[in-house]
Amino acid sequence: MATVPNRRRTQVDRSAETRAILIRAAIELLQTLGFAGTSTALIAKRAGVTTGALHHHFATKDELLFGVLDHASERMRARLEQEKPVSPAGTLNISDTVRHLWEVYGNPEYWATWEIIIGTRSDPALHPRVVAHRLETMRMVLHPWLEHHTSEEGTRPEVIALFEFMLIAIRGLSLERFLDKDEAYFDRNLKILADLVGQRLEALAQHNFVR
Amino acid sequence: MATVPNRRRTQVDRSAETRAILIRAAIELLQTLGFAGTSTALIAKRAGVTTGALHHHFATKDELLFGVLDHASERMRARLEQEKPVSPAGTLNISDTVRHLWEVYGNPEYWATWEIIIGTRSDPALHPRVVAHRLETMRMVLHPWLEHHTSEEGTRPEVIALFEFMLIAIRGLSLERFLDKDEAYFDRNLKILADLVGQRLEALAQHNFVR
DNA sequence: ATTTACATACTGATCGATATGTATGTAAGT
DNA sequence: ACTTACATACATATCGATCAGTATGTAAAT
Repeated sequence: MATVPNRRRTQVDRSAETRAILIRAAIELLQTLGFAGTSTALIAKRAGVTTGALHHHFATKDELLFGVLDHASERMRARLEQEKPVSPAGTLNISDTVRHLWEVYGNPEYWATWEIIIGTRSDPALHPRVVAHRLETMRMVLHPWLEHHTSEEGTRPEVIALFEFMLIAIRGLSLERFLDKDEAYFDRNLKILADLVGQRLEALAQHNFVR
Repeated sequence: MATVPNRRRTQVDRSAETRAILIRAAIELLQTLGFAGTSTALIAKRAGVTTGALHHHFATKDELLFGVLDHASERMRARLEQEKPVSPAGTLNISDTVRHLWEVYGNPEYWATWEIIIGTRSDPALHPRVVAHRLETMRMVLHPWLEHHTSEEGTRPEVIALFEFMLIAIRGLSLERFLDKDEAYFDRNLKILADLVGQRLEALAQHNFVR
């Protein structure tokens, strides 16, 4: 019989694994049950540990929520970064970009973040910290990506604004998930978004050329 | 001293008033504290009655929530309807339309509806009923308005789709309220939306004319 | 190489607070 | 008189969190 590898885990490994399992369980519950339905008891149960273990790693539920925010932030960064600029230099394929942003920000997993933002807004102590975390993530993750992907166009502020608008629209679209819309509905509206922005980018480029 | 008018209210009046007060209190709490923070005790306290009175008018909390949905639906209908088509016949002022839709759907009061949609999604019995209520409202309130306001353009399905997209974008924008954005931020993105849609409508009209 | 001493990981019971909902009594209207 | 509208008091469940105790890993002492 083969010896079981790593039968004896180090303490840091045990900690890291359990924390990761708890965070994953919290994200899944936030995604499926929402903020109100995500109790510490359910999180612990889904993670396969007890509430005692949960509170050993995260003194308060709030701390666990920030663990979720950190995790989501890192995931977002990784997913955004993995996009290869497949299009020829200077030619921004807006349809692919919309699709990619939809996969990142329209993903149900990402919604856990908004569940926390919205769900904690009644907490005068917690909400400012959540908002600050959000801003920091945008500054460290999204803005660099934005600047990188609009540099070909000259980093015009209008283009940046257009990208931000795309994110807003995509987030609005993701809300429709809660109304059990089918895939065709999402495809149709993503196409509209791509068309609108594409048309606008063309106009901007033309105007820039004429000037 | 002047006699207090209506010192003796009828039963139906008492009922109607208390129900209205309770619904208004629930909407305010859903708007400020969110679904998780809106308890029956708080609703009753804010309404100035006891939980006993609340449960007399609404046997369960769910019933009260549907009362909120009904109220919001009616409010939406009234606000949409009050818009006078100020523009000359055939000329749709897209900027005003965006502004008007923002006032209706971007209104914090309206968010209470989404708070219910999102907050109850964990409830297998309640959520389908909420979704059904939503669809009914859209069918009875929004669609007639949409058809009325796009008839001048020939009720092209593409225009309808564009309007639906506008609502999606506006909803996405309303989420940013939870991140304490300033008014300029909303104005800027509403302008982008209006520009994008306006440009698209022009293109559609032109194409229609050529054809 | 064992043993000893300690740190860390985790269990399970339990706390006070708060959630929704119910039972019963009282005041107001018909 | 009877019904409806509300208040008061309470039942029951679940929330986040604490805590005493146990299991496991780690490092120093022998």
